[in-house]
Amino acid sequence: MEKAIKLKVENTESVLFDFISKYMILSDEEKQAITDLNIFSTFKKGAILLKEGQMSNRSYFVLKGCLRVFYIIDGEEKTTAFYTEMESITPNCVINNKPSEYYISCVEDAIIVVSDTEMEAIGFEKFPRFETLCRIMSEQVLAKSQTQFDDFKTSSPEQRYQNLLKTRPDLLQRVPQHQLASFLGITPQSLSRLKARVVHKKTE
Amino acid sequence: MEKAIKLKVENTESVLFDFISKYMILSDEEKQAITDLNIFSTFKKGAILLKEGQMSNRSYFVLKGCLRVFYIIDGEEKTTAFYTEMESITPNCVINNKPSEYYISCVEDAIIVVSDTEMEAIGFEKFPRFETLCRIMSEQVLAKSQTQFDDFKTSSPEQRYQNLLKTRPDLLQRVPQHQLASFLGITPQSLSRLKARVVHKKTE
DNA sequence: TGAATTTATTAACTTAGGTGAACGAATAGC
DNA sequence: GCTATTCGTTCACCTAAGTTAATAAATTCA
Repeated sequence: MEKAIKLKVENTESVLFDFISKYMILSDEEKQAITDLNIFSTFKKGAILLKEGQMSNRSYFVLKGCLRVFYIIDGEEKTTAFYTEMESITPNCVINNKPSEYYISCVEDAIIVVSDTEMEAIGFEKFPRFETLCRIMSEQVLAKSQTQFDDFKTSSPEQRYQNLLKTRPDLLQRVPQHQLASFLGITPQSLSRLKARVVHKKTE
Repeated sequence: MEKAIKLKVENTESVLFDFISKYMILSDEEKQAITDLNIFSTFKKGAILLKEGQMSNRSYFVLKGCLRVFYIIDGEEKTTAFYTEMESITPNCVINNKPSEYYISCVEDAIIVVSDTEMEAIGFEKFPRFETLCRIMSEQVLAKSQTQFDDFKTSSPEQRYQNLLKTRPDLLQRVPQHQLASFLGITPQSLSRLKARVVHKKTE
């Protein structure tokens, strides 16, 4: 039993190190330093990682599962982002040092790397290359985020849906329709109608 | 005459250093290193800083003026972003090392800090604190960009317009309506109509 | 298992954005 | 200064998204 769990943790870590290796090769000492931080957490489906109004200095990196960012506006949930395997979130409240404006919850059972700003500061001091890694990753996430924003602005709801079919088909399976709808910037009813329209077009 | 120009450059630099001082206090040596790079450029209204298809490793920081990002889709300009005083852009093509998907042009005569990745790399080596500065600035820009994306997703064109009136009223004066329209995700005709509707509501 | 809740779809109606065209006003270039 | 182009607005018409409501299906959980 214990062996099984240990094996699982080792695999989990290797997923993280494989990801990092796309940016730089870590020394064994550096890997050990990360392992020693004990930063792997599991969350159950539906778990809330961050609440509106909450202060936090935690960042998340998804190894397995799916996280969702949503606001509650006029009593309605408005989903604005999903994060799946190999994606990271540093919530705005961490950067701004203000109470969070949104919630983060687990769409599925998840394995997440949880870090905080203090851990990062210590890591940066001990291993300056970690700061380079974080700068590069932040720049990459920014570039991706801006491309997605541009795509969103320049397309209609139907084009966004078609684009989602191509680029993230897994989301359509993993995520409830009404959450996808607000992610696409429309109501659940419009998404139902839009899907019917698209299917009808295909079969014509 | 020469004195006047020199004065102007000194003022321009102090604007940059004032901005950086929000993040960290630079030593005189560090300031000198930046000054020595000769990174201040001026551009005329209408100048194109980056073209679709072009490779580039240049980043921009706006000291004065206004830059515009736009795509050409089906022969139509689609404006997705404006950058004004104290805002910075690292185009996606620089991060991805691929040809640019969009154009950057000057909406007004502008004074811009132009840097490139090689200069940055040299700076990071000589002054590791520059990397910390860049990491923090990148994180801040990312946080801001995501908040704007969330606002965009969760509001209607009219709400976006009202929000723009509150948060960036200067843009409505500085920028042609048809560019603002696609920035708001609608056609110029819809923006005209929307404005008429909003004025009508006020006077009721 | 059964009841309660959540989720997805459909329909009828309203509202607002897209499209194509026309017009005068502003602007740029010669 | 005159011309050509661009810009902003308005109109009529079309399409699609929002709204409200009803219903069926799926899921939760007691």
